[in-house]
Formats: sequence, C-alpha cells, structure tokens
Amino acid sequence: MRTPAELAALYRSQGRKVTPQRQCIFRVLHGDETHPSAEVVYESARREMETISLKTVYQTLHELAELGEIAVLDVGTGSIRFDPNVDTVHHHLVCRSCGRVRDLVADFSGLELPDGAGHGFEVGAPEVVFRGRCPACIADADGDQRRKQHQQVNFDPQISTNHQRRGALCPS
Amino acid sequence: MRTPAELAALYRSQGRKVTPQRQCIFRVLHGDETHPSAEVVYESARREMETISLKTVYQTLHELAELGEIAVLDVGTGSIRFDPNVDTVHHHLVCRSCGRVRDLVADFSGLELPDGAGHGFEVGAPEVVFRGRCPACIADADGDQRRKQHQQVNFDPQISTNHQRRGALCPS
DNA sequence: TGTCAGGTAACAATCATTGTGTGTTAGCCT
DNA sequence: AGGCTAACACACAATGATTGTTACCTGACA
Ligand SMILES: [Mn+2]
Ligand SMILES: [Mn+2]
Ligand SMILES: [Zn+2]
Ligand SMILES: [Zn+2]
Repeated sequence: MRTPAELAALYRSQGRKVTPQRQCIFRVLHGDETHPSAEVVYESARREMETISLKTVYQTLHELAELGEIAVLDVGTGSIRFDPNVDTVHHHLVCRSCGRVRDLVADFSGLELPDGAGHGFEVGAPEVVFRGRCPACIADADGDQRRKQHQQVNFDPQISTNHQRRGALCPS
Repeated sequence: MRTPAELAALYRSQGRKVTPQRQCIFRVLHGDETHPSAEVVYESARREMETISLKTVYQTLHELAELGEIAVLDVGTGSIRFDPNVDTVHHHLVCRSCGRVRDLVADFSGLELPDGAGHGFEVGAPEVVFRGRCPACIADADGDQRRKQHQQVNFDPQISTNHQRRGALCPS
C-alpha cells in the first residue's frame, strides 16, 4: 500500500474525506507485516485514538481493499487477515497453533495446470500456503496453557481458544 | 476414504458402533468428489434417512477426519468442505462465484522454501489453490439473478446470497 | 459557514458451527 | 435374549466474526 500521505491524496482525489480515523488506520497498516485481523487493527488504532469504532475499522479496511491498497487474506485462521503488501508477489506461511502469518517471498506463478486438469476452469495465479509451526510456537514446546495466554491476544484468538470455526485460505 | 464396508469394520475394530446414520454418511461420502459442506452432506443423507440430524452429521464428519478417512478443507468459501479423497496428492480449483471445488491432481510437493524464507518455520507440504470461475459460471455469463438461483443450493449458499461474511471469498 | 460524508453508539442479525440436556433407540457383548 | 451404554434425536442456546440499522453527532472541505 501507499504511504499514509499518498493515501490521503488518493482519498481526496476520489472525493472521499480524509478523516482522522482513516488516517489513523493508514498509519497502523503502513509497514505492518503481521497480516492483522480487523480486530487487531482495531486494537492498534485504539491506542492512538480511543474513540475509534470497530465498525469504522471494518469499513475502512474494505474500502482499502476495494481500492487495491491492501489484500484480503483468508488462510483459515478463523478471521480474515489484511495484507498491506500488494506490491510484491508472495505467498504465506501459516502457524497452525497461533495463527501467525508470515510472508514467503517466492514467485510460484510458474505453476501451471497440467493439461486437461482444471478443464474449463478459468484461473489466475496460484495461491500457495505452507502450514506449520512458527518459531515462537516451536519454542513454546510446553503445555498449551502458556501458549494460550501468550499468543491468543495478538493473532487469532479462536485458534487457541476454540477450534477453527469457518474461515479459509485465500491469499492473492 | 475406504469403502463403507471397510469403514464399518474399522469402526467396529475401534469399539465404535456402526449405526445406520454413520453408514448412511459413509455411503454419501463415498465417491463424492464435490467437496461437500456439512450442510450438503446433511441434505444428501436426509434423502436416505429422513430423521438424521445435522448434529450427527457434524460429529461423524469430524470423527472421520480424526481417523484420517477424510480431509477437512477450508478454501474460503464460507463453510468447511470435506474431502474423501485422501489417497491422492492433489490440490484444488475453487470457483469464486459459486464455491465449487474441483480436484487438481498435481504434485507440487517439490515446492521448496527458498533459503532463509520461512526462517524457523516448520512446515509441511504446500497447499496450492487456484481461484477462478468454473465452467458452469462461465456459461452463466448473464446477470447474477440466474446464477443465484441456479447454484446457490448446491455449493456454498452464502457465496451467492450474501456478500462475503467472515471466511469467504477474496478478490484478486 | 453550511452541507453532507462519515463517525459513533447501541443495537440486532447473520450463519456455520458447537454445546447442552433430556429422553429414546439400538449396537454389541455376554 | 437381555442389558449396558454409546449414539441419536430433539430442542434448544451459545459462539464469534462480521454486517446491518437507526439515530444522532462532528468535522472535512468547498
Ligand atoms: Mn503477505
Ligand atoms: Mn480434493
Ligand atoms: Zn505460532
Ligand atoms: Zn462456479
């Protein structure tokens, strides 16, 4: 995504108002490589602006997605994740225990459908997801207790607390 | 997955009861290549057994998943899909408009993480998803009206009926 | 300075999925 | 065949991410 300043200009050029809430979200997202969920963006934004509402966060995230400034990922962690990195072709590593998502900068667009496979399907570039355990979760080789308390807050709450609900993979 | 008969034997050998409901679900799943959701399995099962409950379907599906007889897929269509094909390495084509999932028999397990990428991550085989439009949806090049009525029932209701809600489709 | 997009609050609704409790059925072992 | 008990049905409520709604402000910008 562009810088907060550039986004402000873009918004103005489109007749959208550059509100402090939106700017706050621009700042929060800028440079964030953690693939935050809406809830996480909300929490970050709140640190800067106490009164911002979750609704506004969702709205703005979807606006940015429509503008192509961020990508919407669904990698099956239970909540949708947002990715400000739309300029580099990349894929994702997903931690099964804590839901952390890390970029995997590799271009697998060379993957082709074998002849006759995907008969009639019109598809774009492949999305590749590697699932496993992140370094933090590997270190936490002990009980689930600590892991729950430790990581629940920052990534996908329901991965540790509940099972998975609905959700899926869907990078781009 | 194994045949219904083999599954019955397996269940018995594990001290699990071979109930008509379970057998019904075995039959429904056997040879199904549509990657049905729990709801779809439920509807199919109901045709054979009026009184079967959705709860039982969910339970049995998860049992089968634990036994490794079916795979649990979350490809971002809004509901979890179940895949009886666990014996062939394959990936998936996913239709963005109707949620249809088709097998893509190709072995991409050769994909390796570039050195240094995924630093510290322990991962397994990559999951590859190609998103696009299925032949049926391509044919339905007309308005959304017909597509809604036409495909809503058989795949992922909420893909056509609602926008995306929480684990759903990603534009690209 | 006025206008209206956009924000907030306070809700309710959505939907796939899981949980609960109770009463009933029926598989399977002896 | 009989009994034990897992499984099931039924009828719910609850979950949790996300969206919708309505009414009422506030502040961005022309
Ligand atoms: Mn990314
Ligand atoms: Mn499959
Ligand atoms: Zn982790
Ligand atoms: Zn389709």
